[in-house]
Amino acid sequence: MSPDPHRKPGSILRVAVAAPLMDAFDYLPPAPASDGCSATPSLLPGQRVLVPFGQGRRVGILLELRDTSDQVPARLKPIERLLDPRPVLGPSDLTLILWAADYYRQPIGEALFSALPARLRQAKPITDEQIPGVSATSAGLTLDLETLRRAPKQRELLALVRSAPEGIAVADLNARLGPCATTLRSLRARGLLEICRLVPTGPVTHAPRPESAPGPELNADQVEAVRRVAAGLGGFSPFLLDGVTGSGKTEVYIRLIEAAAARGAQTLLIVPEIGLTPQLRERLASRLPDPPAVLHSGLAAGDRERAWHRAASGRADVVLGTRSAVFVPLPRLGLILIDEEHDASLKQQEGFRYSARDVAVRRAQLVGCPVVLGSATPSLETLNNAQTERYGWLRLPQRAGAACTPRTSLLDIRNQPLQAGLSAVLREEMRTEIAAGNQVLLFLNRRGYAPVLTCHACGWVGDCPHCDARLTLHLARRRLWCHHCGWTRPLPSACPDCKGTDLRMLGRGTERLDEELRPLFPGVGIARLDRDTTRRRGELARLLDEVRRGEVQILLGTQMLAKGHDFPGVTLVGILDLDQSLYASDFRAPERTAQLIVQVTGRAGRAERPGRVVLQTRHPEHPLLQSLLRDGYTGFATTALAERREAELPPFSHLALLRAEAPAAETGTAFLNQARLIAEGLADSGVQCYGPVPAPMERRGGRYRAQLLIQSSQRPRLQRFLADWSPALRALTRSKGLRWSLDVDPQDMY
DNA sequence: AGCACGCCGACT
DNA sequence: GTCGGCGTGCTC
Repeated sequence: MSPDPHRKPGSILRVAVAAPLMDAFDYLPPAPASDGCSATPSLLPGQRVLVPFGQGRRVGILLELRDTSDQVPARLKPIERLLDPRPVLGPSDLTLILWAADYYRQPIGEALFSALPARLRQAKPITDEQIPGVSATSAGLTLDLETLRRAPKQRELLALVRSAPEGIAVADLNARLGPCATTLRSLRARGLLEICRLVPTGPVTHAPRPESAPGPELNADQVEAVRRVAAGLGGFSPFLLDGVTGSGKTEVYIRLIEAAAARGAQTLLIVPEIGLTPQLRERLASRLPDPPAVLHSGLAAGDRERAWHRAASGRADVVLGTRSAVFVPLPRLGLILIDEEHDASLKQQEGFRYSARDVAVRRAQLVGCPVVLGSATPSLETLNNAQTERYGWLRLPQRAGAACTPRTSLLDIRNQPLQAGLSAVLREEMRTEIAAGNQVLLFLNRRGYAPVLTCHACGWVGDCPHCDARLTLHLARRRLWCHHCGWTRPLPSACPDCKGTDLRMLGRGTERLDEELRPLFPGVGIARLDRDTTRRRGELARLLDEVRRGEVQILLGTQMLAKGHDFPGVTLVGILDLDQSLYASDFRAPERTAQLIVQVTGRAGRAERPGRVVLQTRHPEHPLLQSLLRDGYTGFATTALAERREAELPPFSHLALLRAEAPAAETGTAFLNQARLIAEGLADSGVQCYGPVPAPMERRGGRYRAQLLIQSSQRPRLQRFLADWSPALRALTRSKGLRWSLDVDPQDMY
């Protein structure tokens, strides 16, 4: 530690390199250019730099300019060069990402680069700020449009291009006119258009698109919700938008986006899984002048990068994305919307484990803007924040339009004769609805044909050799499959142990339900929606379309059905087998189960026809089911929150989970025991340590897993503890095969 | 993450 | 004798 007193202020560059390292590194400014005449470009935090690092060189992000360094001056190297003329991350973006890296105890470089498109990890300049576009040639500019009256698509396209003197992006043409590659090609062949590269400037489209519809009239609750959030624009204000399924939350989002855009602000809209909500994108595109920039991992690298640039340059008014979009730089950010805020997939489960919802709230706080957490089944954390008035509580208790709330009833199936797992009562109700021209939805949260294959002679059971789990039988593929590690084997024709041929399939998954339903409902259209039937691209959309067109009367599937889709023709929902999730060990299991039931229930009776829900169970007296049916989700949540308070569980305490896994069971446990010893050495109390204990499924993918739980009644205390504990854990000598991770605010206790 | 250094097994 | 295995440690 010997800072040079003569060094001029701000000449130490703090740089985070693209490597999984917890600390940033100090560098010197670049050596002056040898020609001596080019002006030194300005160094700004958020710029990418190329730095010598170890043997080679790495891309890094300049974090700050300091006066001094903790390093001896001799060890400091100058950075090689700046990669961008302007910062790729603004000051508030940097603050947010550094906060997240610190809060979740993650390497700083990992966090920073998760906010950037993959290519910016490499030492390439952002050349592709240029986007492909077309402009009119002089022939195209002077042509009388009437000569194209027999080619209306060409005329429309050319008119649009002519209205943009510098040219127009191909992506914008597609967004405004639909796919138009063929039309473009014809116009180019006629010499009326030419390809050009555009440097993006300002929002692309200003005029509303001709077909943009005005949207439905809002009910009083929606009006009030929009009013309260819009009144908060320009400052930090968090809200829970607590709206029953079908209450028109999306319409509220759209009005808020318009209100934000009217003030020149960008809106960030985060959804749990973009693949499940293509309609949302369409709906936004049809209603807003500027189509949303869509960001998610399923996109091709090029599309994703263009969307990122549209967001980061401030051109896009709306950014629609999955959790990683929460870090995208947005220079005009003025509103954040989190849809389905209760959804577990908002929490990243590996690598950089962060909650997009919690990061979003922090981001709103940093930039000073409203954040709206929307759900029909709010997480207990968020509900508690609303009840204690930390968040504004916007309620939409009524379904929009004419739709009314479905009636739910429990059906005790003990001692009931079942066919295809359906009680006589449910079968009869199904027949009635189908005869009336309505649709039926059956929810069975288990895919495959049967969850167990066993030998009736010797008792052999098909277990996964790598996991503590049964192999699921997939009959169509004639294979046994492990749903936990992906291991698979051909379906045996005889028992592997005793060679007996009396193999029996126990239990029922969606594949079997599908097969067994057909003879029970001859001539009735049946569609199955699960991961197996929607694996192929476009297949989900095709099935949903069949349902929408009424070609299907019975729709069956797993929890894919519960997420966001509208099935206006469904008047009866059957929930077949939820009993095992009533007794799961995870303390969040009741919350998850209640959310699932309510979300599935919400699929029924979305249009004018009233809906009914039949929940089959062998535990009709179960308190969760009782409170859910009697008092609805809010009633259930109130009871559940009281239990959490009693048990000192979140949101009344704060958790961190240290997970360890290794090929040998002792390896992980030994590590966790060491970790516990360190924890006890640090313990300034206020922090409790539980474990180590084996994970609920101890062996998975050939590895033994165990965990150590840290609990504290106060978040700052937990944070202070983790700040000391995490570096100490990293300093432990690593034993062979050991993998460990620290999960702050864990969602799952596996 | 990469990459080098370092100390032990079977090979041209 | 050496090539290469991956355990350990470091990167301003």
